[in-house]
Amino acid sequence: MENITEMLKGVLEGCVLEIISRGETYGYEITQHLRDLGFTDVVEGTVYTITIRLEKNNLVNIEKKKSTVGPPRKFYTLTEAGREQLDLFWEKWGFVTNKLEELKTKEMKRR
Amino acid sequence: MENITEMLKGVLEGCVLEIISRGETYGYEITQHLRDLGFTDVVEGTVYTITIRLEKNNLVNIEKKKSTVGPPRKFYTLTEAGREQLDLFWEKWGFVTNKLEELKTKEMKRR
DNA sequence: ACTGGTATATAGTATTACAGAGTAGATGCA
DNA sequence: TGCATCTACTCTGTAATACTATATACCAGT
Repeated sequence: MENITEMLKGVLEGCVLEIISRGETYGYEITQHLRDLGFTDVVEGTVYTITIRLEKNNLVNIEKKKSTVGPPRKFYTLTEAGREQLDLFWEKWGFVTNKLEELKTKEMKRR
Repeated sequence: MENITEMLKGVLEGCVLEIISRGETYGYEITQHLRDLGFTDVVEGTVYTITIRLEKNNLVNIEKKKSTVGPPRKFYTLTEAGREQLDLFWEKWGFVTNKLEELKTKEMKRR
């Protein structure tokens, strides 16, 4: 899908939180997951800025581990605040999708 | 709903297109519609920047009409390109919502 | 030594919604 | 007349975010 960049704003961070919540993972792997999901144009730099942001906001714990196939990986897990943020994300997402569905299907109130 | 600003990026423009597609309307009224929909924090300035953008991209036609209750209104209707853009918007939106739903509900492929 | 895959890091840019304020027309009321 | 109150468009600046492009580094196989 082309040019969904703007639509991903405020969404990608939630996706990353969700992916981390499924189990300890690291930046490069998160990127792969997102690409597998269908967001094929997401690049490592984007995910990196997101993980840095999560880190700054204390939404993730970090553990550095060696890899046998490359440089060391920074593994992330959610903090309690991260889990709350994730819940909040899905709540907001539900709200927005409801409203959009409503807009798409319902008659418009004429004023 | 609080702080959904970022999530609205790339979405609001589509909403405005959809609203215009339902019939000739103007900036102030579009703002009211969005607020009625539930996006209560949307302000006129935001809608203004969107309509200006639509105008620049030739997605809307403009007709100025006098009002009996205030200054003249700028009425918008979709151009052919605008209608195409709207279709594209819903297509993108469908794609993103599908992917998010998938992420939310499905098991994660472990690599 | 070279190449390719893995992996983190960073500077700069474009897009977009929002905050906040201004301008202006019409109406109603004191 | 003067003032407040809607209505309605306009404008400037700012913050947040994803992307581009690049750099750095580690390891394995040839």
